[in-house]
Amino acid sequence: MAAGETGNGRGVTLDAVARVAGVSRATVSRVVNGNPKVGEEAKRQVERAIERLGYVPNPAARSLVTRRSDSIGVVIPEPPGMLFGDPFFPRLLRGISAELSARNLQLVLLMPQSPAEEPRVERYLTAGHVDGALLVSLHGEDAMPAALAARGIPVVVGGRPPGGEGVSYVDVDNVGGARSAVAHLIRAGRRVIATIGGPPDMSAGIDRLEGYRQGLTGGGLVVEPSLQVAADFTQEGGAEAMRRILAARPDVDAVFAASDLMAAGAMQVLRAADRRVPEDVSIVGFDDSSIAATAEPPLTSVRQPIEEMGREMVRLLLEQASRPGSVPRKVILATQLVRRRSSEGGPKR
Amino acid sequence: MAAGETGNGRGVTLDAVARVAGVSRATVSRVVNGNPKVGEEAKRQVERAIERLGYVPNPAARSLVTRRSDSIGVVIPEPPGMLFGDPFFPRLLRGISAELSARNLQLVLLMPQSPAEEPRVERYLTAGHVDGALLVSLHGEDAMPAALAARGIPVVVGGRPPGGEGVSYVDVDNVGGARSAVAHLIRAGRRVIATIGGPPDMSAGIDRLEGYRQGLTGGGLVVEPSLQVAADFTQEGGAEAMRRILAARPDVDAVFAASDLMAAGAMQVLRAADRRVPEDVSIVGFDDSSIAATAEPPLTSVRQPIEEMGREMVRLLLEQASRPGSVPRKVILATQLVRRRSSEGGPKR
DNA sequence: GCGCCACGTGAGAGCGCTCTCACGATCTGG
DNA sequence: CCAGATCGTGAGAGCGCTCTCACGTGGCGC
Repeated sequence: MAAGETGNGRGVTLDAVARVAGVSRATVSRVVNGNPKVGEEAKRQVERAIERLGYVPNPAARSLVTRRSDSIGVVIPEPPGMLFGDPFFPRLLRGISAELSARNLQLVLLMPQSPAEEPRVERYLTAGHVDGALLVSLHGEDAMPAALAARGIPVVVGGRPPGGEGVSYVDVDNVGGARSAVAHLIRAGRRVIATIGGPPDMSAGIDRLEGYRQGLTGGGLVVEPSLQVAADFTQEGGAEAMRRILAARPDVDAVFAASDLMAAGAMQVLRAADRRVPEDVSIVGFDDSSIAATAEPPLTSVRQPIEEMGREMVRLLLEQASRPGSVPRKVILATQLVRRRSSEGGPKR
Repeated sequence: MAAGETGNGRGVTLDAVARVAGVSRATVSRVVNGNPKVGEEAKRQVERAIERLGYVPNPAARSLVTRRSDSIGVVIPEPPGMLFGDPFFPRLLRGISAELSARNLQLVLLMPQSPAEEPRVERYLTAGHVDGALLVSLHGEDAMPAALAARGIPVVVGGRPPGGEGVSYVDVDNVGGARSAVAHLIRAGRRVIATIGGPPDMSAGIDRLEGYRQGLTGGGLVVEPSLQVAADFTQEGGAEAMRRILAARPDVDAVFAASDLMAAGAMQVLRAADRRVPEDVSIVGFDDSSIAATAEPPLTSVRQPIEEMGREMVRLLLEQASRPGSVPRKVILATQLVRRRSSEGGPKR
C-alpha cells in the first residue's frame, strides 16, 4: 500500500477510471477536460480514481479525435543558426519555448541540415503532426512558407522573408537599429563612416545597410560606395572587408559593422594597422552578442530583443491559427543601442 | 487536371486510397509500411492512388495502435543552456537532430525555465508523447533521470550526472582534456599553474579540476590549494577569481580556466594588472568556443566534440529502448587541445 | 491425382479518446 | 399543478490506423 499503489499511469485508460469511479467514460472525459457540466459528487469520485490509478490521457487517442496535436513545429535551417555564432539561436528558442509552455503547447524542433532535407520537413509539417509552424528566415527566396500556407497550415516567419511578404513575420527593427548606430557616430563627430554589411540576400543584411544609408543622409552626410563593403557575418569576412576599406579609404574614422563578429574581425585588422579604437576609428557592431562585452575595447552594439521575437512569433501564430484566412501581419520590434568603449569620445583631431 | 488534382492530403484516409486502388485497407497499409507481402500489380495500383490523392498517414491514428510516437524528448533546463554562452547548446542540438532525422525520429524540445516547471515536463514525458528522453546534465542531484527510468521510459543523460551513475550517459573527457591542458603548460616551462574551476556541483567543474590535479601530479608538480579558485563559468566570475589568484600568488605564471568565458575574464584582469599574455602568464581555456579565436591574444583551449556527443546520446538511447532493462552504459568522448597564442613560448625568465 | 504449402489478400476487431444525442430528474413560471 | 426549461449523465458512434486471422489460389512433391 505504501508503494506500487499508484502505477505509472501507462495502460490505464479512461474506461478503467470510469469503472473505478462508478461513472461513465463520458463523465470522466468531462472531468479531465474541465467541462463544468459535472456534478459535485461525480467529480470528486472521478478525481479520486484518477489519482489512485495514476491516470494520464493518451495523447494519440485524443489527438486522433480532436484533430489537434497541441504542438507546433520550429524550423531552423542549419547554416543561419550557426552563422550568428552567438546566443541568437538559443535565445530565440527560449522565447518561443516560454510562450509555448505557458499555453501548454509543445515545441517540435526541425533542423534540416541541407536543402535536401527540406522536403522531409515539409512533409512532416503537412502530415498533421503540428498545428502550426515557425520558420526562421532563410537566404534568398524560400518556397517553404508559401508551400505550407497553401496547404492550410499556419505559418509565421522570424526575420523579414527576403522574398515576397505574403506571409506573417516578426522582425527586429534592423533599419532603425542601424540608423541609430550611425547617428550615434555622427553625433560623436565622425565624418567618414564606413559599413561592413551582411550578405545582400539576407534581409538582415539588406535592412541594416538601408539603415546605415538613412543614418548618413539624416546626419547630412553623403552615401559613398567606397565606404560600403559586403561580407558574410563572420569574423574572417569582417577582417577582409576592413582591409578593403582601409585600402580604399585610409581616411575612415568610424565603422558600422552589421554583426559583432564582423566588428571583431575589423578590430583585429585595425589593430594590426596601428589604428587605435576608438581614438582613431570608432566601431559599432550589431547583435550585442557576448563577444561585444568581451572584446577589447568593449564593443558598442545594437541590441535586439530576441526572446521577445520568439514570444511574439508564437502569439502571431496562434492568432493566425484561431482565425484561418486572416491577412498576413508583421510585427517589428524596437532595437536599442548599447554604448561601450569602442565608440567613446570624439575624433582625434 | 493541371492543378488541384493532388490535394494536400489532409483528410485523405487509408480507406479512400483503398477504394481508389480497388484493394482493401490492409493492403494499402502494407504498401505504406513497406511490407513485402504484396503483389506487384496491387502495389502499383496503390502507389498510384496514393500519389493521386496525395495521401499522408495520420500520425495520431498510427501512434494510437503502434504505441510508439516516433519522437523523443530533449530536456534542456534553462540556466545551464545559457551559461555556456556559446554554441554549446546549438551544437548539441544539431548533433542530436542529425542522428534523429537519419532515423526518421522527431525532436521535441523541452526547456523548463525554472525548477517549478519540471513536474510539467516529467508528466509530459511519461504520458507517452515520446519514446525516450535525452536530458542535459544539471546541477547537483536531479531526480528526473531516476523518476523517468522508474516509469520505464528510456533515458540518456548528456554530461556525467553529478549524483549517482545509475543511468546511461555520454560525456566528453573532461578529466583528460584538463590534464592535457596542464601538461601542455608544464611542457612549455610553466611552474606556477593556477586553475579557475567551475561550480563544484557540476560534473564538468569537478572533472576539470580533477584533470588539473592529475596534470600537475603527472608533471611532477605539487597541488596547492592557493592556486585553485572556483568560479561559475562566467566571464565576471573568471575575472574575480583571477584577482584572487593574483593577490594570493603574485608568482603565478600560468592559468588553466575551466571555460573560455572565465579565461576571457582572467585575461582582462591580467591586462589591467600589467601582466602580458602569454609572456608573463600563459592561459588555457576550455570549450574552444567562438570567443577563443576572437580573443586577443587568441586563446589556447580544449575542444570538445559536442555534435558527436549529441549523436552518441541518440544512439545510446535507441540501443536502450530496443532492449529494455539493459544495464546503464556510459560513453566518454575524447577532447583535443587547440593551441593558440595565449600559451605560446616559454616563460619570461 | 491429391494433399500440402506458400503466398497474396480481405474482413474485422480493436487502440483510447471525444462528442453528439437522448434521457430522466430537478427546477421554474404561469 | 403541469408544461417547459435546465441540468447531469450515459450510450454509442466514430476518429484512421495496424494486425491477426482466415481464406482462396496456384504450384509442387510423391
